[in-house]
Amino acid sequence: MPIAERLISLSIGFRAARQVDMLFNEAVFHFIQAKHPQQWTKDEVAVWLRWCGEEYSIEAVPADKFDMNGKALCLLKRSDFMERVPKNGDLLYNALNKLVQKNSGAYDSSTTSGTPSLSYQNVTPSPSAFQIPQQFSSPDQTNGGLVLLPRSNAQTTAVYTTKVKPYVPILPHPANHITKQEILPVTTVPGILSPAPSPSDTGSGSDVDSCTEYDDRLACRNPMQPSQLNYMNPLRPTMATGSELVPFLRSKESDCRLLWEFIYQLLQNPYYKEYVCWEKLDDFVFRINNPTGLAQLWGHQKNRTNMTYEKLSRALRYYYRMNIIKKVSGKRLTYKFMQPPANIQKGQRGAKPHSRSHLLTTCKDEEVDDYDSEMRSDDTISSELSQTSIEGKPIKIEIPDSHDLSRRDSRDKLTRSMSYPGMRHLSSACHSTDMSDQPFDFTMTTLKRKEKSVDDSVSSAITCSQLSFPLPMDLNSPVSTNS
DNA sequence: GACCCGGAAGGGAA
DNA sequence: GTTCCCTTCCGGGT
Repeated sequence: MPIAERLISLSIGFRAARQVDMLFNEAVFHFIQAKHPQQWTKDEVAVWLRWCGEEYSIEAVPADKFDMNGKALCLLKRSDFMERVPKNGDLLYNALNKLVQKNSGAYDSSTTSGTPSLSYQNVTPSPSAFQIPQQFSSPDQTNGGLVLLPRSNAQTTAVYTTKVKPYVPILPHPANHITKQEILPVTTVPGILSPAPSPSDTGSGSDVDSCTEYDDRLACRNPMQPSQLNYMNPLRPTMATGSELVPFLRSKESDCRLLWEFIYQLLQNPYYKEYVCWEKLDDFVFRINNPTGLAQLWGHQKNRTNMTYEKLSRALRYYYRMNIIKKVSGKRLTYKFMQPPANIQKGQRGAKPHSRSHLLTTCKDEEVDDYDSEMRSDDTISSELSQTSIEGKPIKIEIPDSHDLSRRDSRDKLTRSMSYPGMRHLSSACHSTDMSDQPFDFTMTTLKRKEKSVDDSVSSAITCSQLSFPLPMDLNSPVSTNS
């Protein structure tokens, strides 16, 4: 039995269970992407129609309306689709068009709104084509959906929004902070959802149109209610107020606490392509189109009204060392996820500026490399290293009067500023046995060093920005600082 | 001037 | 109390 028929019969049996139905859709989804539409058989056309029905939650399309193979299907014009399926012909046409463009390897965004030539080129589809990042997908999430964004020519473009944990940025009333120039310009058409922003309206003048992979990959899913769209798109105006913006709700789901996650969420929503868009989705390369606007979105998300691109980019730079995001050299405002965002582990965090920066001040290069390898091994010290522990051994250090250790900030500063070769975190490696008395007692609690550097380490100095004192050979001996 | 870089110090939340 | 993830500031570079 051909795979298409098998899938159809499977789907009939599966329909009882929504969960399984979703699996079916996924299976068909992958099946469809593997072939150019012009290569589809009649059955495969039927499968695609069925898939569209499921994915976009549209009325089932009678199979006899498209009783043809893929080649014939690709010859149909938009009007033909509209004639056959007045209600959803436009959507089907767009969906097919995108598949054709993707498989042809020559996507021209202008065809989205025009009459595309569904020409077939014999190219092998990219393996990652139509693979939607799955990081935030969950079977019970249903609040994504099809967003119909009227373009300037009043035609519609289907935009994928489901399977992605809905990003609900926290944005204040438009009167605050975001200037109109930086916000997506809007012209509201009663009864129609908010328009996609025109690239020409962007303050940066960036070529947003080139962000075509975005729409291309993020194909249509389930319809979404206007209220949901309002929820999803913080810059979407209300119907009645024209260019005014809706104040946005705080939501339990707006927990984009991490910058990379926030950016990734924006990338999932074509509504934000004025701000950030995929440059090359296959390689997770993205481009910031409106640095100021993006910074302000991020600022609103974090309740930091003074956020700037300068600061945001500093945060991005902390991702470099953790191999989460890197700059695409030579291309301004262009960065790259170094791995699929879905693969970024919880433990793989973006910034360890204190621990690392202080190691850099006192460690040799090789020790820094070791540090990196340790950090990459999920905060455990690599087992391949021969280690010596001086865990539990107290070090008495006399702290000068200038350091008021009864103050927490002073202790923090001291702890943070201290560094020791081969040690990952002094702040975690030491704790005070008594904060109030001097001399100040640090007890090494987790300090482990590599065997080969024991001697060096013992004779090394513990340093901090204000202090410099030798680590005693006898770890129990008090050490006076001379700063 | 805009963007980019990384050090340094500190804030805030979990 | 500790740790993480930035935020803020800075000097310098392209």
